[in-house]
Amino acid sequence: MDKDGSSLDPEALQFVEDVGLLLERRGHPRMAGRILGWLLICDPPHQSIDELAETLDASKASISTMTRLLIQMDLLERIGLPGERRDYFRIKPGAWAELMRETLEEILMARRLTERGLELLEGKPAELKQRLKEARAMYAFFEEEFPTLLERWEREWKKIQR
Amino acid sequence: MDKDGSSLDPEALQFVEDVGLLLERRGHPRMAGRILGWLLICDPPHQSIDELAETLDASKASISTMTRLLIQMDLLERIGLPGERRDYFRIKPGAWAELMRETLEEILMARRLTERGLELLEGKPAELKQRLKEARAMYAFFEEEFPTLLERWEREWKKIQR
DNA sequence: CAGTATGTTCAGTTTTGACTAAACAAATCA
DNA sequence: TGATTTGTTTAGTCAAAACTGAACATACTG
Repeated sequence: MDKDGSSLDPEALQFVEDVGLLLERRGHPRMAGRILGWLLICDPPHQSIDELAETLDASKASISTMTRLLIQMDLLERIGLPGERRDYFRIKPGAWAELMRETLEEILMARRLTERGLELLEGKPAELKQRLKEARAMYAFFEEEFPTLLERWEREWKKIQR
Repeated sequence: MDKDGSSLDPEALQFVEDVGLLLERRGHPRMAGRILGWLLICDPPHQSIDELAETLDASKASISTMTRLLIQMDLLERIGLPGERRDYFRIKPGAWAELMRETLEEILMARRLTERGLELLEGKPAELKQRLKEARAMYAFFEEEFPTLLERWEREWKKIQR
């Protein structure tokens, strides 16, 4: 069934679409999310550009661009099969932690922004600074705690997997 | 200076713009972010629709729509001033934690998605399920830990503030 | 009550960027 | 070498949604 794009299980299609929406919400192209979604459930777990284009009903160009993006994001890896000429793609182990790291990036950005804001209010009464101080305190808190959490997860996962 | 939109400090303008970009990255309209940005640094900390429109060089319509959105997101509150006819807006205390809760929402969605994905692979060999199991494990982990972190922050903030 | 101030809604414009088709480049095969 | 397979790049199309101007609704003022 997986080999024939037209007979793709509607539940699977919905799943793919929803992963697309999730990635879109995070500011990435929906097609990137669709690729990720399909690579989560396809059999075999690696797919070529042409297979992806067929299954997802998208242009080769789009797939080529988006796989490159996903690889740069460390969510996918490109693999070669012996005897095969074309490239295959599959989900990279640890892709999920990578996606979480994006959130950490965001936190970092936000904290830096609050610093800049406070600089703008230099010399002003404490009352005016209150808003930004709360923001800065929170982002600083998460900037501190989030990496710890990520590390705990890494360790946890290694434990589970064994 | 704050009263005159045309003489807005370029550093402030840049700050406002960057908060706009941050919110946009999170899937919200940029103008919503600009409003938030300006309300972080303006003096006084509350501003009317017309003031916002002037300062941010935007239409009243846009400001009206976006403030409503921000209020619904629990980032802003609408306040009335005695004797004044028009509405004012200011940042709501705790707005930041609210923004973090969005991240939690995302984690929840993602975890549910992984469940759906695994249902699609029911009966398939464990090898194929591996990808999704990792994803599910991670999101479940964060779904568990994130609220704890948020609570710790709330408590921390109350302590600091005192 | 008429008139004014304020906020919202709606229809239309504009912009952004995702996506496509087609040309191109590179590598492999005969 | 020329032909074919595969992947990338580019120029252009298209669609979604942010944003605007103007009409509308509502509430206050005198």
